[in-house]
Amino acid sequence: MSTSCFADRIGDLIDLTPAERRSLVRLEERSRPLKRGAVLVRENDLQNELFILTRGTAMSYVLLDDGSRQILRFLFPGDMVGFSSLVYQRATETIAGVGDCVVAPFERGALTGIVTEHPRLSALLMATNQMERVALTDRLVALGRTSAKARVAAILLEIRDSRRAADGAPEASFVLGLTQEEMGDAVGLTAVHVNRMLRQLDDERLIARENGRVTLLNEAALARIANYIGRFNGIDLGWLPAGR
Amino acid sequence: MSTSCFADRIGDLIDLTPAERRSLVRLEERSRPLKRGAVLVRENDLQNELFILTRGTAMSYVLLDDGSRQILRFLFPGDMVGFSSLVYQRATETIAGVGDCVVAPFERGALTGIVTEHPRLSALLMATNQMERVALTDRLVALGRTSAKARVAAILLEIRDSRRAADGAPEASFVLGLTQEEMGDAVGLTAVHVNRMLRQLDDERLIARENGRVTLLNEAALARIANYIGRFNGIDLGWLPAGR
DNA sequence: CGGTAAATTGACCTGGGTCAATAAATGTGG
DNA sequence: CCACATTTATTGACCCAGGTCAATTTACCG
Repeated sequence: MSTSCFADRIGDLIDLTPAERRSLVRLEERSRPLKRGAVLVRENDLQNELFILTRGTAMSYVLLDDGSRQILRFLFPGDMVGFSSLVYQRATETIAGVGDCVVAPFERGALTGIVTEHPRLSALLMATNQMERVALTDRLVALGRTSAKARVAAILLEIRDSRRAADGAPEASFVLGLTQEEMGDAVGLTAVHVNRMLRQLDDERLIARENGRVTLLNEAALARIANYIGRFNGIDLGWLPAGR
Repeated sequence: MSTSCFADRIGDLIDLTPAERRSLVRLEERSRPLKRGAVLVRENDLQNELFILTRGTAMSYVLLDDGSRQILRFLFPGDMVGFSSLVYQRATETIAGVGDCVVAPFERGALTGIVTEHPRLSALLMATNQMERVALTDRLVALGRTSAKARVAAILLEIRDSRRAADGAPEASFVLGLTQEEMGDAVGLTAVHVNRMLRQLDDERLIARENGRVTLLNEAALARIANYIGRFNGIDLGWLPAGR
């Protein structure tokens, strides 16, 4: 079966040529399972493999000397993983499964071919890099300058967005798929305090919870609290060269 | 005069071909002054220009509704600025001068040519994007999981690194060029608390201060406190295609 | 059905924020 | 070069958001 999760992801933004699509499909030829909690890449390991996550949710994180963990990002199907090995010999972050996942590994060298033969794809890779960078800066702002309540609201909206249905419509009700400890490690809080903030949002009827499923009862209010900025609108890839 | 600050920056990593160098020089043909405090790009403005900072120090930041500011990064000569406009119509962050600066503006479309004609340069752009991304994640870790003292130590080391002499040797003594408020806005603290942490580092003889000049008296201890990771070593661009 | 991971909650503590006053540095016009 | 105005730096007093610790409870799993 010749599919590409990455292509599916960016399919909304651009019409790929058959040759481009073939190149992308080739990146996902191989596949490797990654169990919940299992580590795919360990920080500081030598590494020249990249991955595309094809199924499940994963995360990247850093561990500090005192044992605390900062989760850098959550990874969803179609996400590129381990791109820092384009620059650094050793992994800058650990990659692990949040739930059971499947990843498609490929060699760094595979990008050489793509960059050489498909200028538009390299432009597209730059574009997706920028989207990731902006997601990181959004979180940096949250950690640096917003309250615990805002950060918890923000991560709920972030997870909600990652669960957009195939038709692109976000669902107000979804399975979190994260423990409260993971949420805390992502937004710089303790699990205990995440729990208190969830309770508060619950008490205020902004969300409802039942067994790991969350329903956003008042998205407008949550968005306001969270300083939420939808990054789905206003995308413009007008500078891309023609596809080959 | 045909120079490229960007080329100078990456010159250590790679030998550019004459054609590659010409393409990069062309990006910096124009130049525009940017005074201390002046805004080059305002968040949310329509924007399809990119820049390379050629002189001085600038910064990018986001303002929140309550008036607080999160500085996302400091920019130094050779840094690319405003790349999020490769994806978003409206600027995702404000760019302003920290001191007096000079920037070289160029059109988004200029990248189309580079990507098409110089695969190795597009690969190099991806690589520099990754370096910036890693710098962002390092700061994310600092904000999410380290103490005020650690963050202040970290920003001192960051500024120190940005001041590396032409020969690549970092100097222990340098001019900060930032107010304590700017430092705080970068690492998620108030100016008051930045001051207290500087005093503490001073009292512990880890640094010395005189009129905006800082001397790192014990870099090893500072690095330990700051959870510092030097990102200058271990760089490997072995996957890059041949230059044209 | 026992056993472990995850969620909850209360009691208490502290790192960093807030507010306010002062001093030092820097800049400006004349 | 001076007098004044504006930032910036510094410090103290006090407060609170979020951390820590510990005890239960609930959910999940073979």
